[in-house]
Amino acid sequence: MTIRSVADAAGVSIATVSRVMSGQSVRSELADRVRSAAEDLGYQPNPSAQGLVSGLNRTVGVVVPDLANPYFNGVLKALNVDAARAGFRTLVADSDNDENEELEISRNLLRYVDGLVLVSPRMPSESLHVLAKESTNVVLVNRVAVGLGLPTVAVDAFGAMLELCGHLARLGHKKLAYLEGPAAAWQSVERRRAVEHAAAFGLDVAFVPAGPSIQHGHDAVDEALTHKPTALVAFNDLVALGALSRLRELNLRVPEDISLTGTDDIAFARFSTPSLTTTAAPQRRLGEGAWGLISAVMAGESAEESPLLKAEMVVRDSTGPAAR
Amino acid sequence: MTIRSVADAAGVSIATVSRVMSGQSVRSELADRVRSAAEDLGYQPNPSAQGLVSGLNRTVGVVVPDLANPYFNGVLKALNVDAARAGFRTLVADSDNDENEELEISRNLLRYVDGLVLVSPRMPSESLHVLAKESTNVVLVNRVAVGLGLPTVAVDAFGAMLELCGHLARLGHKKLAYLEGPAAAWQSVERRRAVEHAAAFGLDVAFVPAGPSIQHGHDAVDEALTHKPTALVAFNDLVALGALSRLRELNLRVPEDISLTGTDDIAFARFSTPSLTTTAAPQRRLGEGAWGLISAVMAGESAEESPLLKAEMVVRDSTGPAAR
DNA sequence: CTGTTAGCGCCTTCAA
DNA sequence: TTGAAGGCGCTAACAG
Repeated sequence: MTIRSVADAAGVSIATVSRVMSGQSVRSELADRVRSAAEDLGYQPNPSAQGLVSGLNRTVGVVVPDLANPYFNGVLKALNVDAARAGFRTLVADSDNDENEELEISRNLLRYVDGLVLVSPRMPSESLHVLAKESTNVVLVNRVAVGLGLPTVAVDAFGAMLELCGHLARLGHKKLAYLEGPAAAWQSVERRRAVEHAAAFGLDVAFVPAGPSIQHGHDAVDEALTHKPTALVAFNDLVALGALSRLRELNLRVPEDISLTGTDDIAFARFSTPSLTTTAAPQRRLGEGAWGLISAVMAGESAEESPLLKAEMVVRDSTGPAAR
Repeated sequence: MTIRSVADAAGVSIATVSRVMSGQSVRSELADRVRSAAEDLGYQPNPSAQGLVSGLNRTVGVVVPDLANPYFNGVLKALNVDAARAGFRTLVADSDNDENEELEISRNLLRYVDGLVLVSPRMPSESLHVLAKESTNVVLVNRVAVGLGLPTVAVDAFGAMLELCGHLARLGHKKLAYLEGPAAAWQSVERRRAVEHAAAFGLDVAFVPAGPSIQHGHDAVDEALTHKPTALVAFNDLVALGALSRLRELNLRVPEDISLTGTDDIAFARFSTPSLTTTAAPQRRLGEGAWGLISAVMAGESAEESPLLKAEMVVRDSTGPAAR
């Protein structure tokens, strides 16, 4: 089913078929003949051929640390919608939280796509620099990297975490334990920084290494409790949910015995028991913003650095007055 | 960075470069020259050109109803691993639980890929038939469609649900409410059938329409409770988790006041409060099985229909003796 | 407005 | 074992 067969069936040249398919002006009578021939034969242009001659694949690559994290999923879905509207597909790669694989994955992806969106990349700046040199069509989501000139859309992770700490402070909490995320994640750094700043408001914080997943949250609780906190602040909702299950195993009531916060506001956060106090990162706007940036740079326009998106705090049932 | 530049740099013909890249026999001295030239220039073959000439893209398409469902994610990850090992990429499309979009999405995907894996497709059999005619390289996961000859790997949804019902019966439950999934899903049909069969063992079952997601589970509880069940049987873990949150809102204790089951054993099931009694669908084996089938048909071999995979029941804390 | 033609980068006969 | 040459399907000049 090639352009040749359609051309023959319609009695025109292949150039005319090509024009019809790409919506260029063709005498309507011919155009109709071509369209019906294409319809009959079920013709669809070969993307490889189109890609070869045009140098474009109408595809953007997306790298995420973990597809199973509903948060990344939300960003991805929003990005997908906008990309599809513009006739672009997305090729998604999951780095499995492996910061050492990210560069390799990204470079490989770059062979097949016209642009690359890195969501919460953990790779070192030097790696980002390598990518930036290999292609100008690279944008960042939730990673602010200075000096590389990469267009970026990100949420104000620092501000969100600070707000959460303020909320806890107002509830009378004085001693927190922070369940830290992966050290290589920008959001992790920002959130940690915010928690450190909270000390200025009289909060005493213990830092406990955890990680990005449910299991990590679950496993970090015991160490966190050795610091006798009245509230647990988790790197994200997944970690918080894992912590919640461990607290339950220990017969600790949330929030009566101990308060708990997450961040991201994934769907599960609203449905856990108790429901989770968290901050609602605007997944949709991140996804839309990412598409806006990548489509701009692919079009050769200069994408502006957008300001940080604000994450609204959502107070639910997992936080309460400090136990004494 | 074309094959031409490498050939010139190495002082050989492009045919030789091509042979080296594809591992054909070339005098080792030349091969070394080519490899180092390719290395220096950072040459990577253009996939569009390769695809055009070979007719293959080394890519398989995967259609899932909802990428945010951790269950599909698990299947996908396993499939990805095996595909990557064989040098294939996956192009994933999310049908957003829209059974009417699935055919269109699949046909479109088929343009770009060498094979198509449909995970839990909801589209009608006629649509599957259309796809089967357009390409022989289509396989099914968790959808048994008779008479189409499509290679299939699926979990024994019927048996798993029956086992769950037996578990509840042994706990003394007599009156269940089943929170149904999407009518178009094969697993939904199978599970419903199992629940109906459970009636033969003295279980009285009320069928309540729900859907596939957390929100659906949450919203279906009130109607389910009008039937005064002692146990809620959910279409899947997501629905069960949603139901759990609603039960909590109603101050009903699980399992003291009412028991609850899911299916799939997604990660959250272990970490909910209470942890969820469910059946562990072998995501990894489904994914690996799907790759086995699709790689076989792509190679022109005839893929055998594999027998149904068994899902092990996992009894946790959400089920207990029937309240009276 | 339409057809002819020259490649896009690569693989693969076919000769040497 | 190697090189020359044709062609995969399509788009984009360039003529007409």
